[in-house]
Amino acid sequence: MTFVSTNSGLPLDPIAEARRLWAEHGWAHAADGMAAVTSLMRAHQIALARVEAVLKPHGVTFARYEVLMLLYFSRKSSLPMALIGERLQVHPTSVTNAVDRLEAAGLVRRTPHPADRRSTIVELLDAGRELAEAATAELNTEVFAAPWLAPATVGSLIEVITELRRNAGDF
Amino acid sequence: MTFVSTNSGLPLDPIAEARRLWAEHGWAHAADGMAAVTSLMRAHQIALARVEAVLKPHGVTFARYEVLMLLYFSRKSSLPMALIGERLQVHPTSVTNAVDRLEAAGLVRRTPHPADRRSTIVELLDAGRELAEAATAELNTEVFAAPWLAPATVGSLIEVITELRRNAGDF
DNA sequence: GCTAGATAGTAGGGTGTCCGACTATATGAC
DNA sequence: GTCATATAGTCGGACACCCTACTATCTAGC
Repeated sequence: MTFVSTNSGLPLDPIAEARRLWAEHGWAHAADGMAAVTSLMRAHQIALARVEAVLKPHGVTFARYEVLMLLYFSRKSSLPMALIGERLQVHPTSVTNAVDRLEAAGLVRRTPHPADRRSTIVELLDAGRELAEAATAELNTEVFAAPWLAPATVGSLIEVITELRRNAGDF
Repeated sequence: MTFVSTNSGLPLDPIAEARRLWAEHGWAHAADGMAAVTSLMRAHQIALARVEAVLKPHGVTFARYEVLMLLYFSRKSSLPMALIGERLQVHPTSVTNAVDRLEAAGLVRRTPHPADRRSTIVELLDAGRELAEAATAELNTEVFAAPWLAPATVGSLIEVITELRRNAGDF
């Protein structure tokens, strides 16, 4: 919802403009909500692009990096597919997709579950562990250590979204 | 980056857990940044799912709805493809894709630009205008008027992300 | 004028997400 | 014990996004 209607050459904030138009059309009660949702969409786009740019040379995407880190932090460097999907809050098919590619790249390995033959265990391989560490080091210095916000503001963002997630029934 | 390592049955916040693990691994300086980025990813996922659910019965996705609203607010209910991509901050091919589907659904129409033969004007049709109004009405009441946050918090979220976007060179 | 470079739009390819459907396996009710 | 139900994972399809490459057209410098 980022649109501007003026023709001035000034660099307006498209979201603030959309918010103004919303109010003008009699939707003032929903203008802030629209602006908040649109802001989230754009912030996500910005953050993801930044992260993906750092990960690209390592040969993984953010989705696959998340799987690697989940395994990296797990006790035995291995987890069932279902648990991965649950933790990362994505659809089972998304896990299948990510693990397919990680396995093809030699970063993880599928293993049958010893007790439950329906289940598949994903195991982090050495190459995957090394990639996870290298990618994290670069991600930390290039993105996470210096977001686009002052330290206090970062905390504020985390707090607000934590409230949002809680109210949405996320945890 | 939403992963939990404990085995307690308590419903922990996965992002808070990831943040703790980050700090434990000597990455304390980047823990907040990681949590902020991960929070944005998840908030985006939640908000988008909510919006798409409302739009689905109207037969459009959020991406196409944004195009419709952009045209809806434009002076002559029509804009060049390039301008749409610029305002919505998406790649030109994404605009082609969205307009293809909107045109197939009879909601917009492509028209040659009178002066610049490279350019294509997208024009909002009556059906598109009606759909935009109906979808917006429902979106306003179902999502935007009642986000998952208290009114003051919504304002706070918008402010923080505005700062983020400005620092990222977004406007 | 005419050519080199910029701009508009599209096609093809890759990736991620979801949904619905399907197979295989496990579990619980009777 | 046996059968209905639930769960784990995968496949195919739809949609969004981006990138690279390509054509068509415009614009500016000489």
